Amino acid sequence: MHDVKYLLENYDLAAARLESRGYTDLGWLAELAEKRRVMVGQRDGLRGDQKKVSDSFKLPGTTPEMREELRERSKAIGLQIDAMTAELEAIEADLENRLMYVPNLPDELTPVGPDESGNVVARAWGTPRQLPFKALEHWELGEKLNILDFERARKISGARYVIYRGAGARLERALAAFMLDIHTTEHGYTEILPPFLVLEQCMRGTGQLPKFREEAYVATDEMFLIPTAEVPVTNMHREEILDAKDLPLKYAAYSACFRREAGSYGRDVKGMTRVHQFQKVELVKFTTPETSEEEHQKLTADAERILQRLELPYRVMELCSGDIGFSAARCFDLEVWLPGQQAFREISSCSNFKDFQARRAGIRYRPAPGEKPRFVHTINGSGLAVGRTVIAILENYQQEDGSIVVPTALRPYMGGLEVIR
RNA sequence: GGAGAGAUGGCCGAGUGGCCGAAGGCGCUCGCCUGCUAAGCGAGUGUAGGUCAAAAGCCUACCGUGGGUUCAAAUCCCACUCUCUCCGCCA
Repeated sequence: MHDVKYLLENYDLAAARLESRGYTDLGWLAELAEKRRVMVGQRDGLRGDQKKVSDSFKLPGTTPEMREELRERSKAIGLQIDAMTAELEAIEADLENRLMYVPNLPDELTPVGPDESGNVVARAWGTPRQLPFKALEHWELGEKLNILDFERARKISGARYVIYRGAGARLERALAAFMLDIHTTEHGYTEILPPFLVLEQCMRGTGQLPKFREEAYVATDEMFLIPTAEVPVTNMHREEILDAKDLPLKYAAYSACFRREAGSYGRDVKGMTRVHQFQKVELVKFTTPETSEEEHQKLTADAERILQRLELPYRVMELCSGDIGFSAARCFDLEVWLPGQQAFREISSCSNFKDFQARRAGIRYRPAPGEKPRFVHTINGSGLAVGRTVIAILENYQQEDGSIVVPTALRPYMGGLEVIR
């Protein structure tokens, strides 16, 4: 959510930034905000009047007749206040509602571009493997080895699910443990295992709602299945005032993620590139505004380290204004090389939300004792999406006979297994 | 699921209709004192909105949430949520 004052005081700049990401309609803001401002003043004035009348009851020498008159006057004022409050509440609800649909301002560092085509390669690591035989795609490998079962997953849950079996399940578990171990012991993150069902206000806090309701699974009791651990972990500190000396807070959370993938019919239908449930290790940081840029870079590097340890070639894409997510101000995608698909595919998305989520979720910090609280900056990124890492390993480490060499770094987590066959 | 107790500021805790944005304590900040440390003394210390060029000041709201009663609600009434204790059930 935005600071209305900031938007109004920097209107031209803000409108231009929003336009660079496709949001062109901000005309309603000034009028609504002004209407609200005037009405708040009037309402508060009336309340003040009513308080003065009430105070008169206590004055010595107030006769019963005078009391009766005071009562009448106070009631009359009360009626005016009620009418005004109803109108004001409608205006505030309207303002709030519209504001919730305004995406974040792209950062000044974010390249301007219309869509995906405007993204720029920030850097690359490793050499995309070209195998000396016909490389298979992950679903072919998975089914051949009987470690991924799409057929039975369809039977029990429908399209876009997967069952991991045997060494496949072990590989997924090993990767999650491997990632968490590196982030907690080498990168200084605190491990979190959050609830996978959250209240609606959490989804609003991180920006999934109200705009992207059709993307979310809703359980009974108005609970939402989390689309990413970003939601519960960011909201852990909702409505809190953090201590400056505790910042940056760094969390690494493993969770299942649930996505309806509405509107992606026909895309990535084969295999498990795009499924309704996948597992992910998510990195989340709470920082001061001064350090968020640096912490964002570091978080991205922390995610990259996993790919490097697994010796998986990748490139880092800096997303342009037309392609960054609703809540993000700046975003780097990590794209891993897949020899089977002969393409780079997203395996992590690392975003700096600045104070956009913090404002929605009420997450602040006190810079120093006695000073006013300020909104923190939130940053998060996948470190990494586990399922897609399985895909990358299958495709990159496949051998001509269809077996899979286990990356060296992962072998301790696989009970010493060197080859999946 | 049943019975009972509770929810007040960064924390603890008082407050049963107006004198309460809220006693007292802790913590924190500044100052004094003390040749170190500790103790002691004094002052200050919630959030948001509005007003103002800005600050000071002033106004308004906020005592779990939402309604209600009343001229007036932290305080009375109703509903809900959450927490704690005991019982039941359960991984």
